[in-house]
Amino acid sequence: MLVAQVFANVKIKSVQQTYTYSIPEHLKFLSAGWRVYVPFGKQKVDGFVMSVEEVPDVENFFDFELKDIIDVFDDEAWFTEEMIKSAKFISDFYLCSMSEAMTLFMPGRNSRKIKKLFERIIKLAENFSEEDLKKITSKSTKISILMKNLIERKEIPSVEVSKMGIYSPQLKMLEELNLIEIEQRRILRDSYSNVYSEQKNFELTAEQTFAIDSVKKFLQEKIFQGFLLHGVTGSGKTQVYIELTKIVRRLGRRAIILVPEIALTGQIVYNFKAYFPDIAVIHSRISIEEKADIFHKIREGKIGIVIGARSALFTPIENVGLIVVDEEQDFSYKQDTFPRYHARVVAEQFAKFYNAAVVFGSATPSFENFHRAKIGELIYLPMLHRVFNQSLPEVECIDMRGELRAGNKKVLSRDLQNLLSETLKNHQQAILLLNRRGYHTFVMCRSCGEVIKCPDCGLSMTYHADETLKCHHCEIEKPVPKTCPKCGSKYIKFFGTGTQKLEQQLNEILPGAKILRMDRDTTSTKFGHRKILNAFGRGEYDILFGTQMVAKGHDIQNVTAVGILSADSALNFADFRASEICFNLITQAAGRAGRANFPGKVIVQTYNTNADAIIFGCRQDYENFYNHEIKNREEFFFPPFSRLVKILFMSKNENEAKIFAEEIAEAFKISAKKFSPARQEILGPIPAVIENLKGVHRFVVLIKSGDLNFVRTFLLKYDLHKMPEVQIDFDPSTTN
DNA sequence: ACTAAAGAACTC
DNA sequence: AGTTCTTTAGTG
Repeated sequence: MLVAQVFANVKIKSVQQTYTYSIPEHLKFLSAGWRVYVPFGKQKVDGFVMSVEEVPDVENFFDFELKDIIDVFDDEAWFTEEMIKSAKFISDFYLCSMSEAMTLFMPGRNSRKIKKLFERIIKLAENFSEEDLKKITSKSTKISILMKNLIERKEIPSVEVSKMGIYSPQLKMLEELNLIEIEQRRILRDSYSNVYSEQKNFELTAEQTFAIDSVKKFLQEKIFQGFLLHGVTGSGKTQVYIELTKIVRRLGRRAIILVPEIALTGQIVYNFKAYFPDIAVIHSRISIEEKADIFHKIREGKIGIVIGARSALFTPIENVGLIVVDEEQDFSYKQDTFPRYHARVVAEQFAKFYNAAVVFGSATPSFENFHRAKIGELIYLPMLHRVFNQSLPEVECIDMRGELRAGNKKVLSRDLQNLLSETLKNHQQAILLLNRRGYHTFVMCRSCGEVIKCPDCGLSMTYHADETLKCHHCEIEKPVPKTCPKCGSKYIKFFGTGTQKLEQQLNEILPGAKILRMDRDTTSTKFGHRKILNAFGRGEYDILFGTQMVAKGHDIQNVTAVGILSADSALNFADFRASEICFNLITQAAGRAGRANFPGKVIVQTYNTNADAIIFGCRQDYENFYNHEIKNREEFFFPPFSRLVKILFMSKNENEAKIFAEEIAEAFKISAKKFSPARQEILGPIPAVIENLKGVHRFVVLIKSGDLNFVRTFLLKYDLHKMPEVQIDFDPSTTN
């Protein structure tokens, strides 16, 4: 008798083992990797076949009653061996169930049947009789036209044919006469099929050539190696990726190119299309149906390059020789819902499986990878000069306290106002970055100091120009209260400037300037982001302003001025990475200026002129910033000297969550002291930033570990990974 | 001794 | 998660 080991795809942390099902006669073809439909308790769920085996057909061979697999979802095994192996790694590393890990490799969360799209193609029959043709064309001019067309083009989509006024009955008749054949052909959707670009003529810089040659050796020998491509903005990293991809393709292998956010795929796809025809784009805004089509193409081996956000790692692609992680320092590579994987970690592991090269590219490398490059774990590829000998922009730091003293209460300093007028006068463009959307960033009662907070998560709410309060965390909307909910006073005041208020001020300061706002509120449509950047790129606007998305994913030649209005907002977060984030933001935004023939000018506004991140950021001096900041990391045993594991304990009962967290922390301390040769530290429990989410109390414990395997063993021993009230986060992007 | 409620175990 | 089996608490 044939039975299958199946993972039930249920979101239940405590169900982690496979279940045995009997395979009915009509599903005898099943093998590992198929998606199936199985009875599970009283419910019917989907599941993944892990293996198929023959067992003796005797009664009570199993000490439970077998159930039949009900049906299959696809017409082939969904998971390849590589996909299963990769999922196993994610499950082991992040302590999630196999079905959770495998779900990452599906176009949607459930294995529902996905509609395939077909078109009817009218084809000229091969050996039709001329006599019949004459007979029929003499009767109808419409058919005569169709047949003439067909003889010329061999095949025509039926949509076109119906436009000629010819429909099914006539077509059937023609088919019966053996003049035409009607074929159903699968349409493989591709939203990026209409992207065209051309190759540009230029010479590679010495730094680019060095980088390419260094990786080339490893590509040719097909051995795993990690690289850190440290390329300042404008140094031509993308061209390096393209050259490496060319090499990999020539070797008959494939490439995966990762970008941190969906919005950045456009630029890369555009650049790659000039060189490669067989590109697939994967990210979460691609429809499930299109994704299924893309997977189909990948399975057929028709795709050589997969480009996309982190989910582009989870396709059936085989024989990968190169994985590029562009802007590797970006925290968007960390998935913030379960399973909380880090695409940087997963990409590297996959590269190991494939014996591929993994190239981490960045202008401001993550401290983790820069450290690894220093100790030789990654090969360091510096590209510290811009192409065409462009100079880096000049950066000026403005003390906003001085502006206040001088009576300027505007968001824009006088110097920045002057720079903007100057830029506009020269018919050049400017970019302004203000890292807060909305109109006012918080609303407070003047009487008692109460700040209006989100009823669900307790974070302060933002006032928007449409006169509503919005929570930027859970997207809840509510009207502005007329009186303070705490003391009843009428003195409710608005504070802080967001992008909407900036818009108003820009209109006042620079009347007539064409300004364009870009933040989550203006880019919610599918290609909203691209549309805005394109319009700005075409010169239809003078100033582009908005949240950090204005600093990414474009290279607009006419931009000569950049203003960073909220340089220190990142510093206010109580996180060990605050300084690093602030530095990266300045460098990234500054890098948008002066990419063509004109030198750029950048103004950084701050209330913290003495902060290291601001000082080094304004000098655009990564190396020294790193050398300075790394001492703190070492002293406090933070990454790159440790790996972090954040554990969140939740309970409706405040004490319960806290006490359990305390018990676990205590047990960890004892266990680490006894059994771990590597350094292990544990902080907390402390209340989480969102202390209370919809009535559930939340406490956080942070482990700083010299050996993650020890932590994993500990967590497994206490079954913490199976508890629904506990969330474990490896390599978290924030510590609270 | 019985029943209802709470907790633990199980899902092939 | 949803259901069922097991243990415990409550009652007269």
